[in-house]
Amino acid sequence: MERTFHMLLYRAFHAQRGALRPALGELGLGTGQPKLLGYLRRNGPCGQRELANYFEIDPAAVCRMLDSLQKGGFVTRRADDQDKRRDLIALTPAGEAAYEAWQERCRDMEERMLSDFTPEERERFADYLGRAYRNLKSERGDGT
Amino acid sequence: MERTFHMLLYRAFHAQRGALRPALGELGLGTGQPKLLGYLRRNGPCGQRELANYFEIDPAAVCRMLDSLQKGGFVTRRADDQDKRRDLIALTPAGEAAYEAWQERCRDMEERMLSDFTPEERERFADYLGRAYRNLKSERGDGT
DNA sequence: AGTTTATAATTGACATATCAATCATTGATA
DNA sequence: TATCAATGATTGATATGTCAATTATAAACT
Repeated sequence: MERTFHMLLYRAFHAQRGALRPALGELGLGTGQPKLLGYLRRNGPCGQRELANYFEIDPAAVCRMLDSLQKGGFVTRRADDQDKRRDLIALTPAGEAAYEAWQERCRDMEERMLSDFTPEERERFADYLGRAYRNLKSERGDGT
Repeated sequence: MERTFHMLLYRAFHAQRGALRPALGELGLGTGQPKLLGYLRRNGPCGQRELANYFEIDPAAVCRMLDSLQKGGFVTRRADDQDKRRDLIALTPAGEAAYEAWQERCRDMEERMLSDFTPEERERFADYLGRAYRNLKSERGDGT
């Protein structure tokens, strides 16, 4: 087996995604959708561009995930009066409930993933992941 | 920002994938293809099922990635005489060269990602990622 | 031997992610 | 004001990954 960080990170991420897949199926959500619900939950209604910028993904992906979320009744899209190009995306009660349930499933998964980690190790792991992210993110200039 | 391990892992993985994208473009490889080349490099020719099992991905994905790799001249597919269902996948010299170049780019990326990590922190980070992976993997029975 | 079961590869369909291009609207400039 | 550039959303194309179904061959069993 390969011991590069690239593969270690891939395998951990891949296993996590697999562990959460049953939850997604039960909730009727796609892989990338919960994070959008979470952002809306924490920050209130916003435009699609804001979601794309925050998560550093393509606006096209956001658009399609919202199509799906809207069809499932988890969010609403309405035009912004100030700027008719913008859609204001808002959570529905069903969207809130789905996100709460999702968080519960995430906590369960995390507990299994970190079952043999001490509190200090958990702290350090979170720190390392955050630093790894920031080190790579800053490559793109950070002030782009 | 959310501080769940789920999001921390997602963001680190996502940033890593973004950092390696230019290398993929230059080498003419897709995101998931280098790991297949790596396995073939380390283990010699094998069937598609073996790749799918090892990386825990769907045989359909392997099949399509190999279509692409074959078209690019990175691997060859020939029928196995012992078992006519099987294709034996083998690296071409171009495939080997592409993988070497890929590894070089991965090392560069890792160095940036871990630039402010001490050797001890790198050790621990690798350990944590491996344990997180194994803890989730074992959910599926491990002896399935 | 002949039927059944299992396995290897493939194809179709859908979600996510990326890139490129388009459309409508807004803002800035001449 | 009229034009041009910038922005928000969308659609099309392609790659990865998942699930379901199909085809061909192999292995097991009666």
